[in-house]
Order: sequence, then structure tokens, then C-alpha cells
Amino acid sequence: MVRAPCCEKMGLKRGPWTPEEDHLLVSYIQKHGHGNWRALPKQAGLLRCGKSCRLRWINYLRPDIKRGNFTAEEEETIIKLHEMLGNRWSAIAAKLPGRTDNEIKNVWHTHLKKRLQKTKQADQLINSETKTRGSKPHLIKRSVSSSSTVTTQSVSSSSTSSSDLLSSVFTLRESNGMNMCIKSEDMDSLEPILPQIEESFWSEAAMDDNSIAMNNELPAHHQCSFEPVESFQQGCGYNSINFDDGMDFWYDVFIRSGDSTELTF
DNA sequence: AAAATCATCAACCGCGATCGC
DNA sequence: TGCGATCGCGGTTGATGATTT
Repeated sequence: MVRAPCCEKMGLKRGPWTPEEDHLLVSYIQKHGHGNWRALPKQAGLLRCGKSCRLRWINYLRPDIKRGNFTAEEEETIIKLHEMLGNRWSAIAAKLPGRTDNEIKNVWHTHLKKRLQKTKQADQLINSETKTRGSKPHLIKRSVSSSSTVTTQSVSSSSTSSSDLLSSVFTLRESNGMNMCIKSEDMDSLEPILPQIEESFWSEAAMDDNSIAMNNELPAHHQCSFEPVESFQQGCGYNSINFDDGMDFWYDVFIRSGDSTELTF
């Protein structure tokens, strides 16, 4: 027997819910509960199928739903649980009070999956550099945006000598068209690729055991300060640059050596 | 300023599991 | 025990707003 799709019934409404429908559903469930989803819409005076009502209640109208952005802790939890459970969204949602499986699934596909892919790529980069350069710690800075108005673009050298693996130059490209670059080491050979950057802007990152110093002076309107140091394990962490003119960038710091270390700017 | 593209998220669909007669 | 009805889950779609070209 082939079962008809639940919403195929004639005259049943589909698509976004109106506030009136929400009100009907909520007040019915508050009075009578939701014993039988199939029968509920008729009893509540809704022209919806039971499935649609259930979904609306579970994902949006339940009183214990937590709205708003996911916190960093919640995102961490999702990543960890997904590692353990895979795409079992309802099981993951059970560990996050107030969050629905649908919401978690969405945030996974729109944010977390991409972030993990980025991290994976970075790890591969780190690994490949480790093979080429040995284990001496060094930094690669890669910008990540602090807001959606900033995008990042990496520029690689066409040369393939092993030293070029240190020449990570990254462009912070703002929506207003202005480009800013930070490079982790002085690589004169790359500068022709980025003619729009004034020499005075370059910031040199110098290694001093486990610390990094930003040595040069930036143009006055781009003076910046650095957030307090964080401790990093091997892999990546985040740091931020706060420019006096209001710009604020976050960027990743990758540590290639196996040493746990603390970075100071 | 308009068109194209991208990102987000609510809602839908299909299927397997479970319920209950 | 069998079978239809219902539930719940995960995958997918599509409307909408934001951003880029």
C-alpha cells in the first residue's frame, strides 16, 4: 500500500505560519495538550496537517525554545557531539536544552561544517610545512573576519622553493574596497603581487623563542593594539587586532611545532 | 540602482520505527 | 500476529534578506 503524503489533503494550507495560526495552535495545546497530532488541527480549527502542526510546535512555539545565536560553548558541544554521534540531530539536540534538531542541523550546515573544513585545511597546511621546514615554531597569520563585511583572501607565491612556505600573505578585504595585508615574514618577492600596499604598512613578525613581536610602525591611521595573549596548543587559535580607527579583525594563529607555547605581541 | 549571487532558516518530504486495534 | 495509522527523524527545498558585482 502506498501512503498518501500527509499534506496532500485538499484544502490544507502550506507554507509560512501566520501569527493567527500560531495563536490557535498554542492556545489549543495549552488547554488540551497534543495527544494526537493527526486530529489536532481539526480540533484547533487549523487548516494544516498534523505533521505541519507538530513541526511548528516542536521547532518554534514550544515555551522552552531558546532563541538567538548559538554561544561558542554550544557550538563546541555540537562539534564534539557530531564527532561522536554523526548526523543524529535529535540526539545532539537532547544535550542542548532549548535547541531543536532542526536548528542544530541548520547551524551545522551553514557554519560549523565550513569552519571545520577550514581548520582541516589549515592542519594540512601545517603538516605539509612541518615536513618541509622541520619542527621550529613559526607563525602563519590568516585573517578571519570579525564581521561579515570583511572577507579574506590568501595570496601565494608562484615560486616553489621551500622557503616560500613561510611567505603567507593575507589580505583583509573590506566591503568598502580597501585592502590591508599582513604578512608573517618579510618576503620581498611577493610585494609586486600587492602593489596597492604601501611599504610602511608592512608589519614584521619576528620570532623570539616562543614570542612574536610586531616591530615596525604602522601608518598613523592604522595604529593598532593587540589583545592579551592566549595560550595555544599546537594547531590554531584566535587573536584580534583592534585598530584605532575602529576596525577590528580577528585572525587565526597557527603554531606549527609540537610545543605548547604562549604568544606575546 | 539594478541584477546576480550567496547565506540563512523555516518548512516540507519520505521513510523507518512504533503503536494499538 | 498482522496491518494500518501515526510519530519522529534526517535530508532537502525554497522563500527571503543580505551582500556583491
